[in-house]
Amino acid sequence: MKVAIVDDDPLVRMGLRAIVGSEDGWDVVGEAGDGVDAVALAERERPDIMLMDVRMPGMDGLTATREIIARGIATRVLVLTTFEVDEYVFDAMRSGASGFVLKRIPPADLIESIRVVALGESLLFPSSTRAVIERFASRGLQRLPELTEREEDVLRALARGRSNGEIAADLFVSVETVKSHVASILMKLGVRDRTQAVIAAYESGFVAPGEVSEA
Amino acid sequence: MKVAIVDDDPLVRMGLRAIVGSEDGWDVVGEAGDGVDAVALAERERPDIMLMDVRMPGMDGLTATREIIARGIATRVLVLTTFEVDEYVFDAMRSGASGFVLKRIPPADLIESIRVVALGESLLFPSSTRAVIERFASRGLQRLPELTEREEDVLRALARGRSNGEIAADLFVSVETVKSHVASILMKLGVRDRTQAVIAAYESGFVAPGEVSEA
DNA sequence: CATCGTCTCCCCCGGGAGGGGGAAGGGTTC
DNA sequence: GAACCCTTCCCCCTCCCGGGGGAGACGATG
Repeated sequence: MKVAIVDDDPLVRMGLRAIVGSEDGWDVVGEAGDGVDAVALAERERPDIMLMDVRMPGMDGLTATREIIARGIATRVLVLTTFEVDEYVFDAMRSGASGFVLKRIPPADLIESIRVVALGESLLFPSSTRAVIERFASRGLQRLPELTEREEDVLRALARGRSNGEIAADLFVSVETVKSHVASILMKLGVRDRTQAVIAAYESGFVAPGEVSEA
Repeated sequence: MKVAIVDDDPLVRMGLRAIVGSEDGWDVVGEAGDGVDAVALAERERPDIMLMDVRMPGMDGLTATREIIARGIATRVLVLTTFEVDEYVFDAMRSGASGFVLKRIPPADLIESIRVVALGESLLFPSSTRAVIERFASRGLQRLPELTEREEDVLRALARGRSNGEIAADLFVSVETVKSHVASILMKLGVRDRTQAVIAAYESGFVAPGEVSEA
């Protein structure tokens, strides 16, 4: 298995090389000290996995990850950072990384993490997982007021960008009915217009990105 | 440490009890076979951690988890299921569970998972982590068209539910300017109205739930 | 049986939103 | 300097949206 190491600190690179090199069948195919070099390295060597630092001079690791993914390179990226900044985690996930661990991870666990990621699975450091779950769960905290069944139907339709007329057609009722439902939704949610209602729907977790049914 | 076991299958409960009981200082304080009993058990015994099955007769495990969290019980819930259904994972995260693992996890890893969750951290099964990351990353895939800096400002304002007039005041420009920006945003995104633009902003990851600045 | 809430439908009305067009100044690029 | 884009502003117009009011039918709840 071909492993690439990206970190601006030569000492860290040496340490990682020592850990990775100790495994049978694992081969460090290159090192890079910044994002630009990392992309070039991935392009040239096509490693199976790349250990990627976040904070680096010039192009950072997350931008480099995005670039590698965008170029269609099959290298899987395991982000390895010193700092436990939640935003790093979310950005890393969005950038297409397959894992996120802190450098203070024990070497044995790092080996295991690399193995998991190389198998096509993904993995997050436990405290990062907590942050991710909390972001998911936090939406439930600012709960929506109690809506009737019909109102929920209408709100779901609103969250799909439907107009009153379209919702009426969808639900086989008149536009006036839809308007009255919308009015009570706006009142219950304490918002001004349908746009704010949709925002409330997203923020409360009533609808979540990615679960929109295009139908 | 007090551990509670919830599963509708007595055999599974016995197996879990055997695994948990083998650890020094861990004590199984109760078992439940459905969600209602699980909530009562949590209320009564206040265990440190509860191993929770999803599919059970009557109240399911995720509903029970939501109920336990809603009652302010400090028990941390580790969801344990046979089926790798992605929706289970997202629902579990939303319900407030601290972890999600499959029953086919090796006993040693389960012990370790319980330990991690008991420490206040969280944890997901590797393939579930992949599903979560993919949902995060998928937003980046359906990227928004290139917007100008000003248009991004306006779209952010739209995603906060601001009207044209409010946006004009925010950005110190006239309403007409805002309208022309909104018009070009709608055209670029290929949507009909501001509501659909906000939906596109959420679905593309341009804005994410929880990062709304109320300012 | 009376009451309440939900769902359905209707009227009028004002204002914001969106579509169409145009135009000026400033910046970059060639 | 010409072409182009971005940003800013203006006009006209249409129409959907949202606010106000009201009302009948149905089921549940008391």
